[in-house]
Amino acid sequence: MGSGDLSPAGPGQSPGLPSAMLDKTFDHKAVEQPLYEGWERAGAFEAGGVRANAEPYTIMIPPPNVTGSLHMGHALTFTLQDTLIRWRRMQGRDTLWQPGTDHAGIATQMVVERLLGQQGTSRQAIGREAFTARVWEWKAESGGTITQQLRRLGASLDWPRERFTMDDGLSVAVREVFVTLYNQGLIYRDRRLVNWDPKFQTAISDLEVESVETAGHLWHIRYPLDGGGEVTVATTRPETMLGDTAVAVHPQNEKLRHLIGRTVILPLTGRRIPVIGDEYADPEKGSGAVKITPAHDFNDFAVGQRHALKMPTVLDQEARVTLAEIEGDLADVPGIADQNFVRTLAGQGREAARAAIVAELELLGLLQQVEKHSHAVPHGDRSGAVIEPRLTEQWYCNAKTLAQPAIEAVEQGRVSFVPRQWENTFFAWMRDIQPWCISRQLWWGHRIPAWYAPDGTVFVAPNEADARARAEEIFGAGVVLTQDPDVLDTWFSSGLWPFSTLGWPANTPDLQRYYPTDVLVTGFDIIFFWVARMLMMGIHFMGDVPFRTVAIHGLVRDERGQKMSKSKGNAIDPLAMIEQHGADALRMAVCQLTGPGRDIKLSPPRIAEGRNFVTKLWNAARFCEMNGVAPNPFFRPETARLPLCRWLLDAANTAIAEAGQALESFRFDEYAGACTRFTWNIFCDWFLELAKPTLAGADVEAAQEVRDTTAHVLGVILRLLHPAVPFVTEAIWDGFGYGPALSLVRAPWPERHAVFQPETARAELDWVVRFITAVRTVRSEMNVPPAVLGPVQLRDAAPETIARALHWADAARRLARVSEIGIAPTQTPAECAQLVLDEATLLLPLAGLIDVAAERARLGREVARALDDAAKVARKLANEDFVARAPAEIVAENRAREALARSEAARLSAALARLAGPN
RNA sequence: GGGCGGUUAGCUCAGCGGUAGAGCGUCUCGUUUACACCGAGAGGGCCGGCGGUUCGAUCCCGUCACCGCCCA
Repeated sequence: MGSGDLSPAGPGQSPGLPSAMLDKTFDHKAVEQPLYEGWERAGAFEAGGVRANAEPYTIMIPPPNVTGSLHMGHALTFTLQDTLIRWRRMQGRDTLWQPGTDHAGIATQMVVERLLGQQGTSRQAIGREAFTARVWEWKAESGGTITQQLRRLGASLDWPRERFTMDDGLSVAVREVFVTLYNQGLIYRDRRLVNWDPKFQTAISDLEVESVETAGHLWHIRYPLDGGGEVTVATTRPETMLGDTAVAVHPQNEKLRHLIGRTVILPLTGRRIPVIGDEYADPEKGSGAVKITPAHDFNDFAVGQRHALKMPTVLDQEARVTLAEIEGDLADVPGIADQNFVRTLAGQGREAARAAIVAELELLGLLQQVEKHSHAVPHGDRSGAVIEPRLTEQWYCNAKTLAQPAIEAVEQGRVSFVPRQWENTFFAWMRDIQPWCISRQLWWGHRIPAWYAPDGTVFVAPNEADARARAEEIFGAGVVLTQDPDVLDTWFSSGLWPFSTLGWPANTPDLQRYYPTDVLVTGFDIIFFWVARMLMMGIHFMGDVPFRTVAIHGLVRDERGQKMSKSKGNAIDPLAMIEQHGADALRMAVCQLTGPGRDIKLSPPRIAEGRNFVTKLWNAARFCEMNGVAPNPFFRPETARLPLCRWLLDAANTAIAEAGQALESFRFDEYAGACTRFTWNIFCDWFLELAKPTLAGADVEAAQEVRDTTAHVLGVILRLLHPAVPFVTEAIWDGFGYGPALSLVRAPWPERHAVFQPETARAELDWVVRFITAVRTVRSEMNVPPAVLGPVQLRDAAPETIARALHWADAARRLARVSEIGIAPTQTPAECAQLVLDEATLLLPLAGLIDVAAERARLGREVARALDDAAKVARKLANEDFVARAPAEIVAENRAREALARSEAARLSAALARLAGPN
């Protein structure tokens, strides 16, 4: 760094910092990794320590899937979380951002099974124990990918506290919760329909099922009635008719209700099934009669329960036809049913069975009609397989009971969503919550802590020894116990994350200190999966909500608004973006684009914009460095006397207030906007430009004040921006020696300082900016080449205006190409542009460069515009209702506006007259 | 079918009762020793349609249209 370096650490001691800021662009590749490693090594991200007595601020990471790698959705959510945590850390809070990953039952099992397949073996071949050992091995080798990628993003997580949902401690928590809920009657076993994934051969949750609108058919099938006649039913799934146990018609259906109580001879199987009356049968749909297959349809299951129907299963765990439960009922009925045909279906897949059944019905003349029909077909969101509702025995959690306190917590405001809108979505789902199926037929996950005696008696206990002790009381020593083979839904353990990571069930100091956490940041797609579950579990087991605020953000989409996905090929790889433009560029773009709860359309040009900002900041710092700007610990902003400095310090106060307010309300776009406006449009575009004459001038005292102010405000900018762009700000901070190396990460958040007479400074600089802009505009409109300097002459100017103009003459020369400033002669030069600025008229005599006719036309347009403005306001003021009813200040404002427009019009007319007059 | 959100400059989006804003893109000019990943200037909008409330509506209310998402 330059000679002004005050860094106690000395130049070059900050890792990765270039020895001098010579490059015109920030070299993120050279700087990011050493800075991050430096922070991490120094423990800069760790909670507690010297801040053990500060007010805590905690965010739990939504644990990414251990098989995952960083995608744009992660980049979005973790950038926002890091921005919040870095900001609060700078505010002096004891910040804990809890890192970790979840074990992702299905996904992880899939990954490892695929590896085994490549080695020519399989999960089944090596057995359960070897398989789980293999998964742990995989996790040790490859499970750290995403945590390394989070470091690339700059995420300031408290790494020594990293947790994994399958860790011993978290597993203890899972078992404790399971046993407790079981003992409270809130976990139980039940036999009901689940969403069965025939590919993975496990139950999955409602939330893991995606409806896909599919073009299919509606088959109208004649069901003969015992004793003559028939009833037609329509179905999208004819293969399930093997399991029909009733035909339902609506009890008020005039046309069909007479059939209730009669018997149908089910085609193909020959089973005799009743016609029942049930309101589920919609008279408007199809024929008005509907076949009921309780074991293979959720609605039919409910009908079956109401009417105590049998519920035979006809599709096995791989969704192939199985006859085991209907074999005894098979009968031959000429022209209707043929056992031999039905037996040929055994073992066939759904599609093949469907084709065979439709062909057979056609042959029998029982197929009345085939209609094209589009309907929603459930698919497993991970497997992509068509989900089969299947009747199985599973473990359930009584979500209804657990949901009630969670609903109340949100209703009472103990938890609030930002934006509030999402609370309605939350309520809608929670008030209609279904029993939560928590068992999964997988090997990777928390094994259900339930052991069965040979007669099926179940013992639920935190470990086998406890289960055995209780079993032996009943069955005597040596009883053989078998543990339930199933594991728990991954979300079961994720739901405990806010307290299991802090040591629960032990009542640790961490738990007392950091629970409840402050904010949960996540996308709306995860509200039910995870937010709801943490609320239920947190309230039940901790007696308090897990977080005070849920900040919901949108999803990342591509530039056309499509969801990013690998299969669509429209995904942007955040790591490639980091590589190309730097982590700061990506993070800045994310902040700029993140409005309140809306989806964000991210594309490479947006990230380039973030990169442009980083470059701008870098170059501003380079300029400061080249001009001997250095932090002065003795500088007091309150003592600044130059209007330019006071104006900047005042604007800095505004930026500090705006940035803080924006972050308080999770408005990352406004935060980025406030920082950008101040840095780029005020500090760079005006302050630095206006400061150049003083920096190069002979007034040493003034130059020093400008240097001190510049250093102070650059320090403010670096601190304001650090949460969004941590790398470039820390690099500059360290380079200038604002503190020891790597100290920005824990530097205090900027505060406002009193400024001496800010109004007069604002008035003066506001005038300077308008003066320069006005001259630039006229010159540009008149096509005056920038190389040509020209004088400005003042007419009708107040003494204060003349003084200001003379004082800022150097700046005007640089920024507005003004050669000299003087008083206008009585006789207006013939070739001269004129403009009105407040009370004064500015003359720009430019002989040979001004087209007088064009200038007359321009002034004419200006007069018309001013008169038009005045007339518009006058019309408003002529409205008596307006004057009588509008607030006085609004009326006064309009009066002033009218007067201003009239005086401007008058001055412009005078200018026009001078030009139009005899020359 | 039910619910939610959206419709503002060519594009992406802020604003949400008192004179329509930003970034990108476009056009013109510019290499004045921080920055061309830059600077200066300009053009560009019946704020989706129709009603209503109000002195005043892009903003509030109703309704319709179209586009998304979620749930049946």
